[in-house]
Amino acid sequence: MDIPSKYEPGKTENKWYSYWMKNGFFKSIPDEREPYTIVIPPPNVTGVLHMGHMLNNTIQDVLIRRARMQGKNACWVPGTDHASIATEAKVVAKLKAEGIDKHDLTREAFLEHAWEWTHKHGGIILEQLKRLGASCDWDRTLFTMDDKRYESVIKVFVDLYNKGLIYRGVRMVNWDPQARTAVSDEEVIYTEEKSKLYYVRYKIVGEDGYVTVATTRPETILGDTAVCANPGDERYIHLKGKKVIVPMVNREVPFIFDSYVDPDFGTGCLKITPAHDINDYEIGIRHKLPSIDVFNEDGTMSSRAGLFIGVDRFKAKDLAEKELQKTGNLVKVENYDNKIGRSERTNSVIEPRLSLQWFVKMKKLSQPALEAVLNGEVRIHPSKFKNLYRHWMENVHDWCISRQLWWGQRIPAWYYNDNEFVVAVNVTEALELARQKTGNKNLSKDDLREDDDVLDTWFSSWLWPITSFDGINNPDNKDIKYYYPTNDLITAPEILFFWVARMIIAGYEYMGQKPFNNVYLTGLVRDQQRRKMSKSLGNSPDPIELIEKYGADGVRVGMLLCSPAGNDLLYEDSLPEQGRNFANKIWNAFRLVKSWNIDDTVAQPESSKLAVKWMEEIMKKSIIEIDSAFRKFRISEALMITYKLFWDEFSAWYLEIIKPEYQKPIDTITFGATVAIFEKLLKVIHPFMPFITEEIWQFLSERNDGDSIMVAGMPEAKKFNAELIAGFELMKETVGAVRTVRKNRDIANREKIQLLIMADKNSYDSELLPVVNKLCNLSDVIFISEKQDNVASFMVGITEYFIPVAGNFDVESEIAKIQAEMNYHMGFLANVRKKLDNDRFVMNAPKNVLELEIKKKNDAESKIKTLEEALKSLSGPMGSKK
RNA sequence: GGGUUGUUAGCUCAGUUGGUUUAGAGCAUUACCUUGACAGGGUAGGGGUCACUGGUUCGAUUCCAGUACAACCCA
Repeated sequence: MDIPSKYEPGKTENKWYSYWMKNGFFKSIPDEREPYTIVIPPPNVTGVLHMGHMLNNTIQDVLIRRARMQGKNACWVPGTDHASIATEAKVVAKLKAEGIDKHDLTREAFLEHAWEWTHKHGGIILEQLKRLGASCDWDRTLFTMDDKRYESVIKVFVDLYNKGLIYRGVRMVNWDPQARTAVSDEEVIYTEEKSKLYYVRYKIVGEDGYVTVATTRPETILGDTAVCANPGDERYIHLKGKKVIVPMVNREVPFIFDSYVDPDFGTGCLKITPAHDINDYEIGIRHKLPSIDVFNEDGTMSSRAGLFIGVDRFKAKDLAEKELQKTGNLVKVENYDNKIGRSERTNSVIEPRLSLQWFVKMKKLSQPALEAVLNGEVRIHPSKFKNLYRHWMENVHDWCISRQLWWGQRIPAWYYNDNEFVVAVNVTEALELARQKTGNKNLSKDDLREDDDVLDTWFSSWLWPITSFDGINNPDNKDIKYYYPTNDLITAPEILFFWVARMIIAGYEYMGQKPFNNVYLTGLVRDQQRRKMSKSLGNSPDPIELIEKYGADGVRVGMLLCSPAGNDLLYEDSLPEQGRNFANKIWNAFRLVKSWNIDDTVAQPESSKLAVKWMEEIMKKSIIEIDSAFRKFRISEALMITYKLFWDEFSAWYLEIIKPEYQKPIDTITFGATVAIFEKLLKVIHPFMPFITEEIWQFLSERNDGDSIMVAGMPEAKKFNAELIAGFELMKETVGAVRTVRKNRDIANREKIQLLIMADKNSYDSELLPVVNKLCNLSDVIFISEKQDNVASFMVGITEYFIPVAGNFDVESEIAKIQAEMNYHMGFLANVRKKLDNDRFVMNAPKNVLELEIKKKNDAESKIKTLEEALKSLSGPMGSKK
């Protein structure tokens, strides 16, 4: 045999992936079969594969391959999203490196650069998924910004607007002055940074005194419209109704009271700048204060500041400090650590800013989506996330959907003057509407100004299960009717709200039903220090290198084995290594089977016959367990059952039993049965390890071109014979005990030994003795009724076994062994007796529990009795004879 | 600060409505094995007061309360 002893994944993976593609096995078109559909969580179009994608897509591929083998019409739709902020930031950075400032370009020119970038980098990630073995229907590949998806998003915006569910409003947003855009809360990273706390005095109007205020941002003093203290703070109570003068700008503002102020912080006195702090903003609303925005959108001081106009905000802080010092209003400066928010994309300090944004009203819209999860119509796995979902949905905020960017779907609003606008799918319809609204028939396209902002990327992806089948533009098409609702969604818990919840909302709003039946939330991939894997930390391995090192199958197994649903996965190299080792185990089982010569004149040994029968039963049992694990989305458990079925039951037990003696042939019946069993096992393993199973399946039997394990039927669950399996377990125990005796007594495996069974031959179940015989290399089996001399003993169940060990007998160790075993049973018995001696237990416990306890007691007592006798005989005259 | 979820072997996790032979798995670990599929392997072991303190119960890893610690979400 010239099959290498180590499996080499590099030699098979590309070959089989091309074969599958060539034969169109990934393709799906609607037919009469039951559909099984997954839409991919679209990765960032210009991103590269990271460990999170590996885990996530492995799970999707496992589910889709399994469904396909179960005879369903499996459709996995791939695609990418345009990731407006991330992509725009990358394009801006690239242009900057070339000496081009985004703001010097027209919108059209910038978008050309963005598309160029997208075409150059887009799709790399999808190519990488192929290396993993992903069986997506590539002909369906989508992009959230392609024509159909763009059109759908615009239509939905217009529709929601017309339903009164979209409005424009003033909000405090996280402003990134470098990117000149609002960013969402989740794109702001807060870290502890060193800063300073400035104590500034404000003159009290009509008095000689001052009040002192502590602030970290003296440059925003220019926008102050009040000074505030806690209403219960007696130090300031006398200032009720007074006014104070804002330093530098000498503006008179009221002194107000609000319970928001913490009397213990700083001086207990707070300056209020409604335009630049969320809390101040809310206080401003409560006290009807004006708000003065002192910054421009690039972070420089605006003309409204009155001072330092055009100066950058950080420079302005220094200038303000000097100015305050000069005028004697700076009391002191302290070092101070506080949390500073920085933009995830540009790392510049986030500026809270009032701004006009577009919002979706969420309360009513989200109602059906909340109910769907609560009543189990949409199931979340693991269910612990259900509470979290409910909590979020019950406190849902309106969704800010506008972004001050160019890369994305442009908001379809046209202004015919500063604040009045119409919303329509295109400019022609907008013009029509504007003419109606104004009554001005002479209005032309040139009089309309299109909104500059684009929509949040999630506003495209929340429609993903619908737009994947073009269900917005073309609601009655064959695909959407067949594939929607999809079956399962696999994603990370961190986007449960931003994406999953919103998809459910959109599903009910636009399709009148849920987008998927199940949501499976994977864990986060972390390193051994529990840090999230990230590019900036450099703690993430390169997935493609891993595939090259361990094989795609090995990496897939590695990712799955240690990722129970919702739990984080602590990555280390030993995981794919374990997967690779498993592949090697399968490979070598194949080598063994392939190496046998078949001889039809050889009769099937009794032990092989028993092994085949047992293997078939244990497979049925495992398949039932695997099915059940999949139903509960316990995918790592399903894999573990499969792993043990192959490694322990098939390799360690079955193959060892049927293995012919060295260089002897195997009988036809056993060989045929073994190939059938092997093929069945390969099918069960295939969804987890597509490549190696295909490779072996192709060579195990004669195949035709176009045959493939990936479209072969998955073995179905059938009732199994539990008694037979239990009998085998007892047999395994016996074999194990014999092996222990061999090891302890230093008896070589080649040396044949006798097995003595203390039992009546007629009542002893000897069906499996041929198997024991084969595995233990016995010379003969003898039933006895009396204990023998110079024997090692062990018990299986309540039967006692002996092995003559003349010459190797060691009384002391035998005594110690029996003594240890006795201690265990005594302890156990004491426990059981405690229960049975308790009258209330006997009176209250259910009958079956009571019976079980009595049986435990009897078994333990009889074992102890046997052990006592053994001990007696050893320490008596016979034992000392040695 | 508010909320959610955890805490079981060295590590990662199971433990199915409280009783199933005084707690299971994988990995790691120990001893032995240069065997004829596989050392990326085989055989046999060791390892846990189920975070802590109370309570309910005949009986608690399992139910309840509190404490400690951790993670995540929201502000």
